[in-house]
Amino acid sequence: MTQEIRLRFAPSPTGYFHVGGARTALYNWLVCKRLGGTFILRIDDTDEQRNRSEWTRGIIDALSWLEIDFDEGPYFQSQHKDRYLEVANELYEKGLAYYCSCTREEIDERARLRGGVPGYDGFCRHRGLASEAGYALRFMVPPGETLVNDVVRGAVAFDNSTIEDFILLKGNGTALYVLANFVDDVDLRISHVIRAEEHLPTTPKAVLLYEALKIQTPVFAHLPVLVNEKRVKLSKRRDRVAVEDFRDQGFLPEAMVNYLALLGWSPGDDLEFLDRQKMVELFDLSKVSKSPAFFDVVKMKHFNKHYIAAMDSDEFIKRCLPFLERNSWWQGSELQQASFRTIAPYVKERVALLTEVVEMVDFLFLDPSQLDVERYTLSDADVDMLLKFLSKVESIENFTRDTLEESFRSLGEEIGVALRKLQAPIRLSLTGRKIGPPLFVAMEVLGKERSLERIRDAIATRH
RNA sequence: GGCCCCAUCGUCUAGAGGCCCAGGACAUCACCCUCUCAAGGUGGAGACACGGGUUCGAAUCCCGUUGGGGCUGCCA
Repeated sequence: MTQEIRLRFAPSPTGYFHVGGARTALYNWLVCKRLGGTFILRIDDTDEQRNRSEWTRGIIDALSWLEIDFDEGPYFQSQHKDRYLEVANELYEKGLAYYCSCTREEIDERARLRGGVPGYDGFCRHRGLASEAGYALRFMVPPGETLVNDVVRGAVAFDNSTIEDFILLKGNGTALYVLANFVDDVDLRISHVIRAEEHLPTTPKAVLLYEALKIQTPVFAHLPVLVNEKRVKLSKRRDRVAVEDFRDQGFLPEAMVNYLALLGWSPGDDLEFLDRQKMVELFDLSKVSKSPAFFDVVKMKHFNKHYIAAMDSDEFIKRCLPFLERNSWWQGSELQQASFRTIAPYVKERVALLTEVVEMVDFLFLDPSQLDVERYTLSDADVDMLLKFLSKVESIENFTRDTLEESFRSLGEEIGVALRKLQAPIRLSLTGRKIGPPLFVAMEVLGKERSLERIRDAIATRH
């Protein structure tokens, strides 16, 4: 019988969804698609104190935005409590687990007396305690060695004497993570467990459970953690790495997915830009890197810029709308949309983030008085040039980018000034900014009347 | 402290004993192109942590050291 391929992404909703989780989800998804398996979302919400439903919502939204779709779920661990109890009881009945009455304080105190080595000492192992309120159920770790076969790290051996008799059931009768995870992975027939490296130390505990109940272990793979600039594991509290924030900043999901795929994995052949299909085709868990990777927003921005520039204009316009709509000056009228449509192709290749679009086009929609004019003083020469430009352009019937450029070039020749020098004061008068889309396109979209008026205003109000 | 993992340019990585006095990408610097910006082009600087082995030959294998990281919770 061939083994069914079933993978799960099992986040715990204890905070906003961050890029590390997204990377783990993506790798699971890629392996799953590559192997033609079933992808499952499971919400590991056994810790009721710290879980909040809005976090679950956030995880699902972010996954959907990244187009990491699942075939089954979401399942919730909080709904499987009975099963955990059932398995815990089975372990107890078989003599593989025992009840323990020790408090944290007692354990620490004994550890201190022993010489400071922390951890549980097996105090209740042979006391034959029965189930009672407040008593925890502990797994009786057998002597020997436990091997974790990890696809990215190879065989990792743990001496069982270094694994304490871990808790299965808390004193309040609910399951702890190791048990809950094990039971669900078995019940959901999970074939591959792919998660971050921080889970590696608890994996032998899971393996012990599989062995105790004589169940075939899944394939394990532990991904290197994502770190910040200090090379410390990304933290929800310290680091601003919420997937949602990146979306709000104008990152494209395809750029983010592409970047994330390459954080810890390389397809070789100097390949960098990969679409989904290519990723699925080339992804190979055994080629995943073993060392921590720095999450570099600067590089992700580069990917984003590439994807924005490569998009066709209609798609670009569509994706910009939510960002334009954040501004009070955007009403989405026919005229506004037409203006934006004309300038969009030029904006598209100039921004790294969708949020940057706003400052590139706002001059088209803002009243001149609202333009946030950057500090710049027009010199006498500037004014002189502006006047000459005005007189040249006033007579233009056909006010287009081509005729404007022609006038501009001939003016440059006449007064012997480089075009780069000439454009600066004009741009500033029209847009209030020193940089922006090509000047003549901007003027064409702005129209003759508004363009000339803004230049005249600039001259009149110079200081 | 204990257990475990890791170690190539600032960053992400290619490299599975000779193809490597180490390749690509981001960032950075210079120049070219150019109506600004961006893009593009050309070029520069920039790494195999260290020490021992193994081998005719090591970034690649082994051991050690150092450094970094993860875990060490009745969190996940």
